Formats: sequence, C-alpha cells, structure tokens
Amino acid sequence: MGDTGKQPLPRNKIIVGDCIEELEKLPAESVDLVFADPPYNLQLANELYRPNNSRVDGVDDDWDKFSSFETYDRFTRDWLAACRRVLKPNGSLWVIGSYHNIFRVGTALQDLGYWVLNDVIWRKTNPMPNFRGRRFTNAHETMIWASTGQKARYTFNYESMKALNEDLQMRSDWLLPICSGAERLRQDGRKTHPTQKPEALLQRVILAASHPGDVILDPFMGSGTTAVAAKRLGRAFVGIEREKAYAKAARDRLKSVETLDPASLQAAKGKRAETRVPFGTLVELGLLSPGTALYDPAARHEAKVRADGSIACAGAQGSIHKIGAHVQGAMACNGWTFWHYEAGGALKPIDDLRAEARQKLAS
Amino acid sequence: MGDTGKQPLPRNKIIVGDCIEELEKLPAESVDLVFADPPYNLQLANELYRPNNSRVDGVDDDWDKFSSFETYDRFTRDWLAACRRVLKPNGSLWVIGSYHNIFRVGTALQDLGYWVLNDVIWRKTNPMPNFRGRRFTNAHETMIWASTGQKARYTFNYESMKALNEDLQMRSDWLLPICSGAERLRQDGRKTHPTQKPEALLQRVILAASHPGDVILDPFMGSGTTAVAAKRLGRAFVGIEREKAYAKAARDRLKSVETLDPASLQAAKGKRAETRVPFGTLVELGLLSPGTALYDPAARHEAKVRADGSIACAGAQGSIHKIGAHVQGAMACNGWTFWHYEAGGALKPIDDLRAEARQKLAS
DNA sequence: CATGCACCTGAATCTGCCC
DNA sequence: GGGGCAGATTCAGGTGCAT
Repeated sequence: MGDTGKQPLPRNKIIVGDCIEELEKLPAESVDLVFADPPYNLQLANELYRPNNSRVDGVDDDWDKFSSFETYDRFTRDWLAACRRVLKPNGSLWVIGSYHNIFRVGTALQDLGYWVLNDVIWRKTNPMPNFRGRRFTNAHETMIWASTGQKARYTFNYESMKALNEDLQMRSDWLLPICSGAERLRQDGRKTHPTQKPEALLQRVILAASHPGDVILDPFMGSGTTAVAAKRLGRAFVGIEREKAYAKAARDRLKSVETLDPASLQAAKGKRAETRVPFGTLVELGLLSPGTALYDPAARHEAKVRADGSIACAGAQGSIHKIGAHVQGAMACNGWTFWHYEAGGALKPIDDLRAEARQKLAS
Repeated sequence: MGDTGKQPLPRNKIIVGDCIEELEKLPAESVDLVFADPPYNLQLANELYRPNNSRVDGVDDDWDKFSSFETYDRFTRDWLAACRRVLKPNGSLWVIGSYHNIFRVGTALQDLGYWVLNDVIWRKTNPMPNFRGRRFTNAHETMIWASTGQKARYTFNYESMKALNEDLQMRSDWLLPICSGAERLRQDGRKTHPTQKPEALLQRVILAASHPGDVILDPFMGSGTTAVAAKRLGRAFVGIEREKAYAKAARDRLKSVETLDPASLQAAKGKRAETRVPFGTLVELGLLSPGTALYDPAARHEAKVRADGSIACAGAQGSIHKIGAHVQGAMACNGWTFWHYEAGGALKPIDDLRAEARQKLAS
C-alpha cells in the first residue's frame, strides 16, 4: 500500500502536530472509525491551517470571502483525503460542524468518493440563545456519517441503537445536553477548550459505528472527548492535536478514565448475529422428519419436508424461502417465520426448532 | 437594473416552464422571499420493499436524475444565481433538501455570495422507517435560510416566531408532521406529487421571513404548497413549474384557499411535544453507569446495565421492558416501574431517574 | 354512534455471504 | 467482481370496514 517508511500505528496516543502531516505518517487502512471536529472559523483556517505549513503567510491583508472559502476547501479536501487513506475499507467517518462549514465538508466528502450514510442532527437541550433576536436560536449541530464508498460494508450496531431508544429505531435527530458542569474542563475558572463536545455524543457515535477493540482516530483531538469515550468503551484511540496545551489537558483527563468491564460492553444482538443454521440441519438433527407437513399460519398451504432439506408444495419444490414466496406470489419470504409445524394440536413456527438446533450445535 | 424587455412581475400566477429561463424573464429586485424545493438527486439504485413485502413508492421521476455531481452543481448554481437577480436586496431565500443535495446547495449559495442566516431542521414526527436496519431512520430534512449578503437587512419576525413557541425563542429545529391524510393531493388514489410539502412548514417559513403583501417566489412549485400558504397568509406568490400536470393541480388546489383575516393568524399555536426519555438516555447522561445492577421489587431477579442501554439477566439480553417480561414469563412489562436500583440501602424504581433525565433534557 | 382492528403509506442513496 | 440465494427488516398516523 505504499507504506514504506510509515510508522506503525500508535495506539492510545495523542500526537502533537499538524493533522495532515501526521496522518501521512500513519499506515494505510489501519483505522476503523474517524471522528473529526474540524475548525470552522474561515479566517483562522486561513492563518493557522494552510496545508503547506512551512510557508509563512504575509499576504492575507486582502483576502476576501472567495479566497477564504477556497483555502478552507483545500484544507478540508486535504485532511479528508488523508483520513481516507488511513481508514480501513470497511471503516467509516463522522464529521461534526455547523452551517458555517458543514456544506463545504459535505461537498468535499462526496467529491472524494465518500458515501454519505446519514446526516445526524445533534439537538442541544440548552443552546446559547440568540441575543440580538435577529435569527433562530442556533440549537443544533450537524454530523455527517460516511463510508469509504458506496459498496463498503461499514459497521452499524443497529440493535444497540435500537436498545438505546426503547426498542424503536434510532432516528437521525439526537437530543443531548451541551458539555457543561463537572464534565467541562476548566483552568483557572476559564474553559480549557472553546468547543469541548459532550461525552454522551461521542459514546453514541462510537457505540453505533464500531466494535470493542476497534481503533478510533480523531484528527482534531482538542480536549480529548473522542479518546475518553473510546477508552471508556474499550476501543483504542489515536489523537492528533496541534496545540500542546490541549494535548496535555486531554492526556491528564484520560488518566482518570476507566474502561468499562467487558460484560457492560456487550452489544445488543439481533438475529443477524446468530450463527446460521440451514433448514436441512433440522432434518439432519432429527428435529423434523422427512415427510412432516408444514403449514402457513392460516393453514391454507401444506408442504412436505424432504430428506435433503428442501420442501415440496403443490408440485413445486425448493427451499423454505422459495416455496414460501411462491405460494404467496411474493418477491421474497422468510421461510423460518412463514412455515409452521404441528405440535400438540397447535401450529408453531419452524423458527422455534432453529433455536433448538442452535442449542444442540453449541453444546 | 438592465431590465429592458423584462415582463412585469406576474402576481399570483403559476408559470409553466423551465425555472431558469422563466426567472430570466422576471424583473430584477422584485421578489421579497424565495422558497425553493429543488430536485434532491436521490440516486436510488434498487427497488425497496417493506418487511411485509409491499413496495416503497420512491422518487423515480426523470426530473430527479442527474448524470453527476458536476451536472447537479451547475444546475444549482444557475438557478440560485437567477433567484439572486430577482430578489430584492433585503429579500431572503430558503432552500430545502436532504443529505443527498443540501451540501451542494449550501456550498453553491456561499460561493455566490449569499449569507447563511440559519440552517433549520425539519424534524418529522412520522418519517418512513429504515426498513433494512442498516442506517439511522432518516427523520429530518434540512432548510437553509440565507440573505443576499452579509450586510443585507432581511426580514425576521422575531416576535411572531416567539409567540409560536410559547414565548420562547424559536429554535433551529422544528417538529412537524409530513404531509399526509386529507392534505395530501391524490388522483385516482395515487399521490399527485411525490414530494408534497406540508402547509404548516411553509406557513412557518413565510410567517418568519416576510410581511403581508410581500411577493413570494417558488421556482420549483410542484403541487403548490408555497402558493397555498402564501395566499392563506395574505402574501402574493409567483410559481414556476415545468410539469403542466403539477401546475394544473396547484391551480385547482388554490381555488379553495381563502386568505385569512389578520386577526386569525394568531390562532396557530405551536405544540411542544413532551420529551420522551428512553432508558438508554439515563446511561448516556451518567445517571446510571454500565455494570449497575437492577432488581425487581422483591429482588428475586438481578440484571446488569450495559453501555448501549440494553440490560442482561441470566443469559438473556434486551430492553428493560423485554427482559422484565421475560423473567416474569409475561407478555409485556413496564420496565420503568419493574426494575429498581439500589440507593442508600433501599430499592428505588428507575422511573425516578427518568424524572431527573427529563430535567436535564428540558429545553 | 363509538371502538377496534386491519390495512395502507411516506424525498430511501436500505443485505451479506458464498461461489 | 458478478450472480445467486438465504433470510433479515418498520413507525406513526390516517382510512375504512366490521362489530
């Protein structure tokens, strides 16, 4: 992958340096998840984050909006491209921003071939009011979640997100308080970092899009919320931060963070996570004998189990799914829940037998 | 302003034609407010079926197909520039979109010199779920509100918005239902337009950013919601629509719309939904740490809280409700009152913690 | 006439694995 | 990388019919 001379991936470290330069030192395809909270002050971007850091700028007196956007766009493309190289093919990336910069980021993402999966709205319970009364209270920030491409098989812990939301699908709008109170880092009574993100936000991102043990990269580490949430949730982190003071604050903060015990980190599992049991195995294990009759819930159709794990119904024969779809005239069918067998005078789904088979196979 | 040969501004008319061509015929600086609902460029690759095998009737119209981002960007720049010419200096523009297109739109806006005032999130009370369980439910759309420039003195009816929101500043996230039921236009039982917007959404936009008597332009008129809301609120409208069938449907629809007398405009009060607090939020907010033990009132069962808001008990895992039902051998269970945590030697229902969470989340 | 239940639908970039 | 196939996957709200 052209990684000659790259350093091995430093794990659980915060690197002090320019994010693009430091990203280029990391090995390709080594990171599972990126969370980025890039700067969005366009003028600052012009001064502080010029891609080629070696050139001292002295020509910014006459910069205008256009050149400012242009500089910001170049900067955005550079760090997004650098992240893309470092991401594993099935990794994914989150970026948070506001209307000042998020459109530039989203456009750059798409132009680079990232595939947007969702835009997620962080609704703040306690936003700063609009003091002048000339606009709507700016009560949210926008996150973009993207995979490395349209075909990528990214991680999404659907069941965990559903569990977090009382058994309803997690929506694209998240209500969470801003970072304040004891969680907010302070030095001499003043906040250490101007845009410290709440841990709850990062925890949800990490729970949604990574597994325990994964490596999470934050190219704009700041006060270290990403690293804190990653450590707490049993993930490894790599942080990049150009300000020594922020890096130090983050390191200090990490010292008191404990990783949760593995049992607490177990993710809610759905059927997808279960081991696959082909229907034929039920026959092989003797849970269902060849010749047994299967019925749909209304007992309108009857099919016979055959020794090879196919079923036959009214002249047609094939898998439980194919025949289930066929008798309904449907495009597809989950035969496990469609077909039932008779037990004690009642019809029970063959899915029950699959559970039995799983137990037998596990022991 | 170089308007020689332009037609006078047609008021309360729907023009059939290409939006850019028609915009160029209109006089410069003649419009107070633009609301635009451009094609989203959805790029749907496959058919989608619900779990019950019914087909989702998605947007597959030719007008939503673009060959590349580049083509879409050019189209976007062209219509935004044309709108800019037609807008009065103190007018403003709204565009609605989704993550498929909104970043392109926002970038184009900024590049053309528009000044973003807010991005406003339309949170849908009843969005379509994510049927395959592979992403977050796409539960919102994004609107960008922009003035013609940084110095422009745009209209914002701060007090009206505050009144709509129980005397609190209107936030940048709006909760409104999608357009369905009697409001949804239908022909032969099928929806007339695939993406009809709710009147409530347009009413709020128009109330926020225009005065009675102002002229409101919609370059992608569709089924006419902008015109309907404008007429109802005593504003003039100009609509442009390429498809004759949509233009006709909009004209028919307008016939039965009455302009409200100013006094009754006060009637529409915003409803504030009570915040729903999922169990997972207690974990996210740190009110209950992962690993904490929960007990039923008699302390016969013990369950452990996990980081994703699921709980685990004797090999089973799931939501507080599911596991509560499971250990009791019941069909259902209210986990909030069933499960207790230990505090000061006593067992207290986790419902107590929900009250605390609600306070933290109160907005 | 009220209640209940079955059915329908909405701007959707919506699968994973094996061969 | 494409084809084939197993099999996993939905929430809020409106309409309309049956009881």
